[in-house]
Amino acid sequence: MDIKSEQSMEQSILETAERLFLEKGFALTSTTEIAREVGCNQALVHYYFRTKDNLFNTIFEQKFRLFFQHVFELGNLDNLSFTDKLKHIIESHFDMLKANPRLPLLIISEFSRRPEQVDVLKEKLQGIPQKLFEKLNDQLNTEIAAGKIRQITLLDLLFSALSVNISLFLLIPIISQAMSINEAQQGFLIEHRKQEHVTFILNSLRA
Amino acid sequence: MDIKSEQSMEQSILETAERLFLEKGFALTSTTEIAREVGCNQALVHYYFRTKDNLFNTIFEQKFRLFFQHVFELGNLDNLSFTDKLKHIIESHFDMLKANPRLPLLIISEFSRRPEQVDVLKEKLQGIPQKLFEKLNDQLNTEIAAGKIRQITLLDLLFSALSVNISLFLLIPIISQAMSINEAQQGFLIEHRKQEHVTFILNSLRA
DNA sequence: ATTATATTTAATAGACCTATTAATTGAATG
DNA sequence: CATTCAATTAATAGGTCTATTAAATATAAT
Repeated sequence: MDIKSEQSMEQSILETAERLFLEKGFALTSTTEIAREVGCNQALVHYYFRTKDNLFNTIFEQKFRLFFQHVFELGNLDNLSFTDKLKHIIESHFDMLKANPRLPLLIISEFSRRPEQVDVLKEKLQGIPQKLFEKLNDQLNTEIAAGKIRQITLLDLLFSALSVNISLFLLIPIISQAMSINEAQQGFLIEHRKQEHVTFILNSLRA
Repeated sequence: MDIKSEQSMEQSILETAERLFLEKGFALTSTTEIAREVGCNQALVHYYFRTKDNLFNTIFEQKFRLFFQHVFELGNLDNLSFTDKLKHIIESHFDMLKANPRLPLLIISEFSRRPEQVDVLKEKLQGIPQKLFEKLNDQLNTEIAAGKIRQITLLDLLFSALSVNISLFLLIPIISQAMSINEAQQGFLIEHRKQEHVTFILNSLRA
């Protein structure tokens, strides 16, 4: 509402909309409110994005990428052991969620509201994970064959790992409120859980 | 909309409202729609519950109980080992979610919308978990002291256990859509994950 | 300076929503 | 049968929301 004169109105609208959609979800955020927070006329929101749906989809697509692709875009950690790679995946996924704590709820709520949206995004995301996934899968199977890791599929493993991460950030608002803990304590809790998640997953893999 | 003549209108409204709130959330469900589905006048919804908030809270409070108390209402499994109790908790929590798959999203969304609501319910739920929790806690510490289970707090353990359960049901709509799996396959996936969750948690506890 | 183009605003149509009020129907009771 | 109370409906006030339209303003280009 202040330094916004620097950037374009379109950009301001986008950023404010993103913040509000993440805070309150699609249904409870109105284009009227977005405009009010930006400090512009409500019609301007529709001038740039025509419909509220358009605006939301623009933001959502990018957020969706962030949410799902992250796991598979782990640079080249080629020389790491499977266990170290897994540790890295869990931690970097955790850090991404820590930086975007409201992301899981937005993704899950939106897909619950419009399941058909999954298909649209499935296409756009195709062809990326395949190779990295297979590589990781081979490495896991080698470890299993060597008796170092218990019998488990990569999908099951990743699902469990990412589940605990996601649930933490979904439940933290409730937990914090219920336990009346302050900002700082919440920070400690989060860091503690990060360690715990790694320990937890790695420990569960032992043959 | 048919056999409803048997039960009272008030009950019909409550049940329909529950279904719609679970399907679409608070914001996207209108008293108009509830009345339409029940087959009564919209004013009747307000006649019995005065406000939409009242109606929602009535339902929500009961659902909240279901969601949180379950863990602590495990009858008397006194003679079971800690591991067996834990297995029972995970499985019975899982079964509750399987019977109420949309519950987690409702709870989490609602607390995100109105954080102050946590306090209201915190009071109402007080005094129940304490004893069972402490008993379980003692048992865990005994196991740890005996070197049978790694160092971990009961809270951390329960949080991890319930996290994977919750995430599964939150993510299943997305997964099913993305992987284009049918009803039956989804059933298999759920049962498979139930086993996996137990294995997973118990395995992660080994010293 | 003028014209074209892009940005922004004011105004409003049209839909829907919550909540209330007053009137109507129905059932039970004296 | 008349009366009373509960259940139900019709009607509507008052609000907000999305989206559009036409007018106003700013920006740039000739």
